[in-house]
Amino acid sequence: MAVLGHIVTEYVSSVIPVSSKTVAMKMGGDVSSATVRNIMADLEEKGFIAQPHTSAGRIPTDRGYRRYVDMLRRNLHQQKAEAERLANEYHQRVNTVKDVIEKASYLISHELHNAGLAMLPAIQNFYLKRLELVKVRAQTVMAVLVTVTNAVRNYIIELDREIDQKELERISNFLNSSFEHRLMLDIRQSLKGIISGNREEDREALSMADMALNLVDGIIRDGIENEIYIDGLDFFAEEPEFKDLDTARRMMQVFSRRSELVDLFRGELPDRGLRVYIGGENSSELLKDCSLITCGYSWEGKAVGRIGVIGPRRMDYYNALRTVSCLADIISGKLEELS
Amino acid sequence: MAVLGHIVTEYVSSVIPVSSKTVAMKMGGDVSSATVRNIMADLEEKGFIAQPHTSAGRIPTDRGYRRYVDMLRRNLHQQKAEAERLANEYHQRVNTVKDVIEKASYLISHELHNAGLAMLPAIQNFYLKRLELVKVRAQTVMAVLVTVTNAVRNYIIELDREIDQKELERISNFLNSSFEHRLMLDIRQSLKGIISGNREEDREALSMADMALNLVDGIIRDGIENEIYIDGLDFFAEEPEFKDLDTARRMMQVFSRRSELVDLFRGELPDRGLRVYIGGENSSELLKDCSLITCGYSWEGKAVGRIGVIGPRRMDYYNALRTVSCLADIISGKLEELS
DNA sequence: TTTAGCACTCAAGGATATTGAGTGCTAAAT
DNA sequence: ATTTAGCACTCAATATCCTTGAGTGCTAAA
Repeated sequence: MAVLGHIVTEYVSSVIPVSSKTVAMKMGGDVSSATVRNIMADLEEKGFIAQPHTSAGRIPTDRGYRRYVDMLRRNLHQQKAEAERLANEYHQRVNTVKDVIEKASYLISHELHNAGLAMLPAIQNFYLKRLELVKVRAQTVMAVLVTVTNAVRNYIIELDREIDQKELERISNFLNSSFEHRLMLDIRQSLKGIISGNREEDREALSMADMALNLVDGIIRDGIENEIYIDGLDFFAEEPEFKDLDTARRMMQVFSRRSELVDLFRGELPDRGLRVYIGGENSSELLKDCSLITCGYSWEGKAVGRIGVIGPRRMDYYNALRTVSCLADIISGKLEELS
Repeated sequence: MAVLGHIVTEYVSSVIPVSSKTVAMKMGGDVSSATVRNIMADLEEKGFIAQPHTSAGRIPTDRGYRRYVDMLRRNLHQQKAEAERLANEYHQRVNTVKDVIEKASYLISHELHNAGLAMLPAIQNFYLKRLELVKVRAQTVMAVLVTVTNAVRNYIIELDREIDQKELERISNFLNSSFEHRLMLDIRQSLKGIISGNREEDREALSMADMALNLVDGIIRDGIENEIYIDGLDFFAEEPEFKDLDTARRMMQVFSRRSELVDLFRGELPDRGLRVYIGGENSSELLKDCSLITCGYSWEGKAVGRIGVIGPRRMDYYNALRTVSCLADIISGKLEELS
């Protein structure tokens, strides 16, 4: 399997199909190119590498990269020096959660020379300190939410019926008194419990809980927009695969549709782990020439958001895995500090 | 000058250098290609058109486009049908200033098949309703600002000395009582007036005004980030000039550096007029292959923000000018409605 | 002043030849 | 049973040359 490793690393750095001779050289000269050719034929049969054309060297397939990454992860350990260097980047002004996350996307992209992504902690994972509800129009409510860490965010919610300010005040009083210091997600669950547990005995309370649930859902819905930071798009322009017009077009589309990127992250939200998607393994057709590496970060012990990197399939996985996972740890630490 | 017009429109739609024969055809057959050639030689000498190579047709230069656009603007009048169609797009849910502006960038890009830009009203132009100041750390203050139109925004301000919550409350009381319903920009001016007019007679008031000015400046500074919406990047990928790698690279960089785009708009903020920058006329080197068309919109009678479109130099200026200026009017109207 | 006519230019596209990196297979060596 | 040297074979990439035709500039006649 050492051969596969050499093929991957060599191809990643040189971007030309690698020949049996090159591999033999890299192995230290104790095997001949003919031997390597035999091994290569074997690897090709198993689907780990492929030839662009008959008289060319080999390039790794998705499966090949996958095997390589799996091998890599087994002996991937943080390097202290590296971790410290990254952590140091944070010693300048980072005062808000937004700062921490925005900087993360910047660091990822500049460390790895690819597109860096970082999502804000999902609203469901905030602890409620105080909620104000203001009617701004017949069926429209503005919610101002203060979290226990004093982050303030406001949301616009569309309702399906008119509501008056009095009613809104009753609801916000109810929510503030019943659910202070509770997780938004828990609040939502509790409200659902109240609604399903209530057997018409108290119509007043039922109606209130119902509307409260509507509002909480609205907040969560509105919160999912614009919660992702992207940096380093321009690195793509430097990559040789950008020469292929079709690929270039697809790349532009990927980054033009933020909502799809957000979905990508949301799908695996409750997870803290490091994930790798190589080429065709990605759920989106647009990403079939890319690899995506993501890792969750935590806050108050819970996985609340994710960061990651998108690059060409031909990517320095070793550095990418290390940097992303390491940065996720750093972010988690920073967020605790901010609390 | 009709010849120049034909060269521009033809080149814009076909993307191939236009020949004397083609122009003669477009003129209705009442001139021969040889005559056109003479005129062309003239136009070339004056720098309005150029030849890619000896045996090719002509393409417009920056100066040529400029002349064309100037001619165009003289007889550019809104078409009612067009204006109504655009206005109708707004009949769906637009409840916040943010919605209006975000939708504008979307509409521009989809109408013109190029990148649409729209900036939020600049914070300096907000009317203050209420301001809360909260200390979040030794030298860090969070400001929650409510405008007379009930938009809520919050800002993080770094100070150069420590401050306590008591002092912050005195300042916010002072600002709220003295400057309710005043423009942020005016407030800033007034504070400056107080500071310079005060001759040591009241050190207490001076110190307070000084800190208040710091805070207001901080709000304005923090507010300039993330105030621009961009849509339709992917249209670029379809343009033929994207085939040129260097151009493609530059495009990616343009859109990767939001801050530069923001600067572009901020530079001409107090202006309500329609502006056109063609190729090299742009201040940024990166935009030398692009044209930028912007127009300011107003709120409470003041120019508070701008929208615009970025496309290849070879752009449908007629439609672009009409759509952008028309949309600026519509936005201005919508904002009044929201007040 | 306009136009027909003609020689001239040059990018683009096609056809053909050359090159060389890399392979697969076979037969000898270990 | 592996490993390796040797050799014929393949094919993308590059270079070279040729052809074509769109378009021009200039001149001389209308």
